[in-house]
Amino acid sequence: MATVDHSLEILAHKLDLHHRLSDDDKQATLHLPQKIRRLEAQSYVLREGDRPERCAILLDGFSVRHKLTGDGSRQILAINVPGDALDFQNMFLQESDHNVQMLTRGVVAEIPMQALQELVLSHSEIGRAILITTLIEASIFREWAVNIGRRDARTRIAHLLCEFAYRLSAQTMRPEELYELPMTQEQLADATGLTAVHVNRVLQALQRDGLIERERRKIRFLSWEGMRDVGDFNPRYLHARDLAA
Amino acid sequence: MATVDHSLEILAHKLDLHHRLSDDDKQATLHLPQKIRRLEAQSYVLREGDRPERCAILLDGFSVRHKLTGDGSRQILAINVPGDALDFQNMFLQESDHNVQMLTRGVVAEIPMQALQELVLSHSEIGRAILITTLIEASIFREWAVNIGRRDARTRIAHLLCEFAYRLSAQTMRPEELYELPMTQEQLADATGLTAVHVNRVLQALQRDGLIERERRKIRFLSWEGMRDVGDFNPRYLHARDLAA
DNA sequence: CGTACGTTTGATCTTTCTCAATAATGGTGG
DNA sequence: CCACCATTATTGAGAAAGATCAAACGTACG
Repeated sequence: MATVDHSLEILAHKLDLHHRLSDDDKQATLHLPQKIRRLEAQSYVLREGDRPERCAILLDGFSVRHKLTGDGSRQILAINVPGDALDFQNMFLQESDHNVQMLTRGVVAEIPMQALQELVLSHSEIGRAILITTLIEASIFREWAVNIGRRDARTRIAHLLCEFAYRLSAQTMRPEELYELPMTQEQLADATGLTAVHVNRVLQALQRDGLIERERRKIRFLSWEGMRDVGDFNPRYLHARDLAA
Repeated sequence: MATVDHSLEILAHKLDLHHRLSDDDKQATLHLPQKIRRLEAQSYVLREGDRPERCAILLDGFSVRHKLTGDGSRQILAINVPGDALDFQNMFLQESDHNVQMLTRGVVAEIPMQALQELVLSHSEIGRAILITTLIEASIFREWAVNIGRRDARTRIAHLLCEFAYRLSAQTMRPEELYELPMTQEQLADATGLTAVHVNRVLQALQRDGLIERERRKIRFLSWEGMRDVGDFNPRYLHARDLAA
């Protein structure tokens, strides 16, 4: 008799947060066929133009979604944390329109797209949960566009740091005051539409102003309220209240 | 006996494009209870923080999705064209995270959220079509973030003009060479993260370079390939190939 | 221990913004 | 139909945020 592998627990948990699932739904999720894969930092999970046959669930580590422009510059569009599905989209769309790349080394569970499609067909509540996940992701894309388009460098960086602090503590509902940013300053620049040099100067300014402390990539918020104000951060767009707590 | 109102035809058609619907699905869509409402230019369809009880379908005219920052500046996130559902999102999420505002005067059909929810529950293929619509919208948000974050002003404007030309002709698959832009230069600025003054200068430059002609808000492309290249425009992100043609 | 990568610093340059004034346009009431 | 008013478009001059270039400095890790 097959042993149940609990590596997909984190996915079932996340879906359950977005839309309450029955025990049957959860069991079906846990029993999806999967292959565990270890990935190096910088490796690609998915490339623009791909037509993937498997969907990766991020179990450990961090990845980003990004796109490249014609002249080769990069815009990071989202940061994925453990539990995120990296490619629900291609269950329904043919060609991937962006890249997914590991920020750190990490582990993913790869699920055959077809098995996932069958799961959604036979368990409508799971389809619902996926739709809600997708809607929240879209909301985050919108907030990022606002951040990049209409905020100055200082506000942009502070906003990103706030979002990260907030999302890392989805469970506790209290933003982390100390965390390790899994990105270089260059990646931070690609996420905010700035240059690495300018990101560096802004980080130093935030530190000089007593808002944060830094040690390597560790960020400590000295004042959550201060950072929230500087970053014009209102967590409504994360729709945490819509989670089935 | 009730007469069937065909104003929702455009919605059924769009959903059908995204995921082939059965006749029953289409009929059910057309029979949704609805109230036709005429809206003035600039009027709000939905505000951030609202918990709407009806979902508006845009039947005629143009609207935008936008958000305001703490210091009052505005980022336009998407342009809606007739047939677009302006608020599928709030079928599943409580609070709206952005505004929807009319660009021109127009007409919407308002459908009670609950009727829509029941439709989705009883017609799973419609739920699928809505999910696909949502995924394509999310892809467009991503491309906009790239546009705003990593392209210079000239490229940004050209890209937006290309997208508009392309989307206006979703049927023909050949971008319109002449169309009326339903936005002021200030709105164009809010969509591209620029200022109105700079948008004006860029438009003049595109005209001087023989790429476009303008007369009021009419835009004529003198060279589609030229504009496509200047605007770094690759329509993959619109996922037109995923449409059930 | 050296090497590659990431961070920091300084100087200079460019794009885009800001502010302000003028011109054109369209919609509205008379 | 016309004159008026509000909105939008255009122009110019000057300022500023952020980019670019180049070099030096740290530090993790093989």
